[in-house]
Amino acid sequence: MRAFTLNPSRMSEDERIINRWYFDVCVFKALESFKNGDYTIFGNIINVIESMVVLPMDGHGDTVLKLRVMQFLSRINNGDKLDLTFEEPKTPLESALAVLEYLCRELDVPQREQQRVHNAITEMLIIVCIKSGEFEKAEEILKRHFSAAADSSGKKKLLVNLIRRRRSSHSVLQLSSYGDFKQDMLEFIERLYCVPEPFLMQMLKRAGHLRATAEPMTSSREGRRSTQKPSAAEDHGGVSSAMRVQLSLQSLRQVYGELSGECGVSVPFSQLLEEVEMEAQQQSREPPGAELHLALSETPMEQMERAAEDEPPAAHKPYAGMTISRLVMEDDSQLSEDDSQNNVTAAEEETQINGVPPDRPSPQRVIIGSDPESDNPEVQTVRRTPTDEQRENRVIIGSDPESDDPEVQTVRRTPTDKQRENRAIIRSDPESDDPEVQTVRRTPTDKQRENSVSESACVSKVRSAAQRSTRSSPPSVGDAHRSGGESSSTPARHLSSTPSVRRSDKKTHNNRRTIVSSDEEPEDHPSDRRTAGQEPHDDSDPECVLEVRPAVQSSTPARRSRDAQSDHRSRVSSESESEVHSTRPQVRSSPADSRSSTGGKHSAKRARWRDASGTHEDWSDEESLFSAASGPSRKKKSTRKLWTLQESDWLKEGVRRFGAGHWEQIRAAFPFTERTACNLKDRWRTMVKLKMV
DNA sequence: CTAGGGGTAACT
DNA sequence: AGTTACCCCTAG
Repeated sequence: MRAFTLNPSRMSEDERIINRWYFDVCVFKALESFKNGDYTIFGNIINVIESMVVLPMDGHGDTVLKLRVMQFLSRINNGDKLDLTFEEPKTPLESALAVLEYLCRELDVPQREQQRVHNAITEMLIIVCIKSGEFEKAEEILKRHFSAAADSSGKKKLLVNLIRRRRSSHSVLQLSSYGDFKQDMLEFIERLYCVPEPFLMQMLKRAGHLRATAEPMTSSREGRRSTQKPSAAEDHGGVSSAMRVQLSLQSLRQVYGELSGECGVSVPFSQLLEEVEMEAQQQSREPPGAELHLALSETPMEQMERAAEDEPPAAHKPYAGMTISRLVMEDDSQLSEDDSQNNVTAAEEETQINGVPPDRPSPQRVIIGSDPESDNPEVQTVRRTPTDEQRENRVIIGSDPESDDPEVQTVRRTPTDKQRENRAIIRSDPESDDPEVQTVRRTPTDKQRENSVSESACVSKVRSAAQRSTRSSPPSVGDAHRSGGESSSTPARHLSSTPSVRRSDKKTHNNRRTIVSSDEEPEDHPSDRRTAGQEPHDDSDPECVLEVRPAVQSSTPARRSRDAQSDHRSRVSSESESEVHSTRPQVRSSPADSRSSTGGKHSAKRARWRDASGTHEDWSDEESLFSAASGPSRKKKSTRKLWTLQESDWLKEGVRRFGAGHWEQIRAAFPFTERTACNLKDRWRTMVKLKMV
């Protein structure tokens, strides 16, 4: 560590900017991979992105939107795997629907386009289910999402027929591949939102010194820096090395001028120069190693330069050891998805989770220290100087090349892993407690869960390991939010960002097949389709800032505990929606559960949802209905939604951060969904009343 | 936008 | 029937 202290706020700010740069690159790369059909690489990048979510990050730009896009695509990417879940009861595609809703809301997608995509996903989901022999599930989904009025193409009849006859193979199912579906979804995303070229890449281009090698960069301005250290990025291949660049002061100045605004930097170049020189002088007097902390004092210009040098954003932190680029690029160890999940044994659990064969160094393992005290996923902090104990508290985030599953990356360990059911949930949305979905899922799933215990026990074990140490995680890409409710009250749950593995025997065979989709593009709304160039909200700058605050701000375990005790309902809902349970996952006795699973009530509720659907020529479902500011048909009083522990935590954190009364700010700062500022206010009122705060 | 009152579904 | 925890409405 440097002897002299630098402005912490500045450090923090710099860090956030840099993190965002890197984040942007990852998003860009992920999209590129997806586009190229390199789904394994895509998954790996998703892992990286997820790992980055815990980092302090500048919310400038469409950070949240990008996260949403990543969420969406990662769910789509895994949509043919019924045994994975991102949010507890949901299949990946159901999760995708939920994310779609957010996207549509955030981007103001035309209702028709929304419907089209929604239908495509739903249809694919049904097909996936049928092909997997999950006829009950398929039927449920079909009933729920497929309104009679929308069955213009007669698909419903066909699908119903298949379901009735329990036919998991039919020519119609082979019409198009799941891969096509993926690409269709990608196109939708691309029409919706054009991810701009990342700053770092722009800079590379503008500097015009792209290097393919991992040679240490040499700054013409001051060779000193370049020779100071073998950059931490040195062993980075792929993305990182591609970012190596040689800069001249002139080009730097030019680039700075062009891009500083973009990055929220207002410091004049000349001033930066002075600072840099000063910094350089100091560096020259300092022992090696000091450069590891450059970020603490870097000026924006330096940041850029350093970024150009491909120094990882977090290079000055203990987790700088994470070789992101390798993580991203390494796709050599992918197995079939089946293998990934079936082969996991207790002995190799960790290895596999981290995608690191025992005999290999573990370049893919990303270890990010997390603040065990932070129960707010978003307020998680990365420890910079981990002690041994702290290391124990790390979240191990590793790509899981074996599983080709971008989501199988974060593992949590809790003391109760054995009891834990073998699922881990990646939640992308706290709202996923849709009772209907849960109910639907329950039927076909229960058996699966039981069957999958042995297979995924190891996985959950590893997950639980991390869980034990990390109380929560930030909204992750793979899942945007892991629920933070895994308090002691629910020993057996986990909320890793890992999709849970629910595998039944038959699924093992069926799920992996490429699922076919019939024409998921009802060509009937051509007018609604955006042209590729359109970017409705390209420059939107979501107020929702991906902001991860330092640990000091994190809530305490004590608080969590208090929450667990006092907020019974919240806890319950939290469990029901995101976590799980226990040795008997299928048994849900909480009020929320009973509510959601009780036949009569459920039916009534479902009817209500349907009522709200209005008439569409396409399928309808509750999510699309509620999204996009919904049409006139939207019911005014939607189903009452219990507050989850995680949401409550966000709220608490928000109040702590912004103060009570700034509900809108709070709402924007956290990934609340279906919560208005007013809701937050009400909830806060309740919490105060309950002395939860 | 927020605060506060009131309504009410979902529970005991 | 009473309570709770949420949602909605309205005023400022």
